[in-house]
Amino acid sequence: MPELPEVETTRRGLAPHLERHRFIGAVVRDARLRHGGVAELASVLRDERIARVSRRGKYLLVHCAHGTLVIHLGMSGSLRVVPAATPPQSHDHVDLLLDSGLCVRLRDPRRFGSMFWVRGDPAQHKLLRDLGPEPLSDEFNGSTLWQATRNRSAAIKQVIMDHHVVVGVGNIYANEALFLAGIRPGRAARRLRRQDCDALAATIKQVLHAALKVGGTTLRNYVRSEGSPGYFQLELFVYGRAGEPCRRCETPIKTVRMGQRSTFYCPRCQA
DNA sequence: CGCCAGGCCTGCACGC
DNA sequence: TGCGTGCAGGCCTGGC
Repeated sequence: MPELPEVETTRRGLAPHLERHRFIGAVVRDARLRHGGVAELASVLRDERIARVSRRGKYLLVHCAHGTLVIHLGMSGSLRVVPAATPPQSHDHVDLLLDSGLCVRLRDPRRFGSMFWVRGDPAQHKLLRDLGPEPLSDEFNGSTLWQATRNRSAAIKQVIMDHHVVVGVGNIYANEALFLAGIRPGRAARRLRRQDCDALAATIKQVLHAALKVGGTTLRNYVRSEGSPGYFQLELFVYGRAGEPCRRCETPIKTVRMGQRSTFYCPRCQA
């Protein structure tokens, strides 16, 4: 599933194909994505000049002359740039046609993703307006994490995955960042000390940076968010390693369900 | 064949 | 009353 580093890698891959180009239409083979709004793209994108491609959390924003195309890849979505004449494969739901003869093709087997047009300021859209700071920005640090955790009795893992607190921290990197910071995922957020918050903000940035570095190396004109990006090439310390020895102390990694999500930690390294 | 994975929105229940 | 918070359901299909 695309985590923030994969989405950012996708953004960087898309940008040179889109910026200063035009959408000349869209082919919608299956409009059943999340939040609706897909069907109208065929008419909306008939002639739209593209200014730039940005990202907010895991949302990709394609800023055009008369509005913004918002794309979320959900769990199984991927985008690639191919000649428009390339035969679609199964789950290739939407083609965004470009004046270059290429198209941006969305594949999303599980259809948890979304793609819709926003008129006006996308930052005010209801799906975007309440998002917290970007994890890799200066606005997210030990101090902001400290403030955000003061009144929260919820587990710290759930709090760092709360998009009101910080965006783009998915399950895998939440587990990894907590391990690197030496913090148990189930600890009540308000029980973190200031130095815990400093450490955790730092390790969140660290794991995302590391994944971004790996993800950025394999990109060509094909923009992917599946297959072998990011975390598959990183050595994971805890995620998916239940029962296996901790890479630091060899204690078997434990797993529990938290908020309906698989959670992994080392009972010795994480207090 | 059945279950699980997972992002994340949505609706509901609860306490202040 | 209203808000912040926490919890659970729902959306899907490939892969085990």
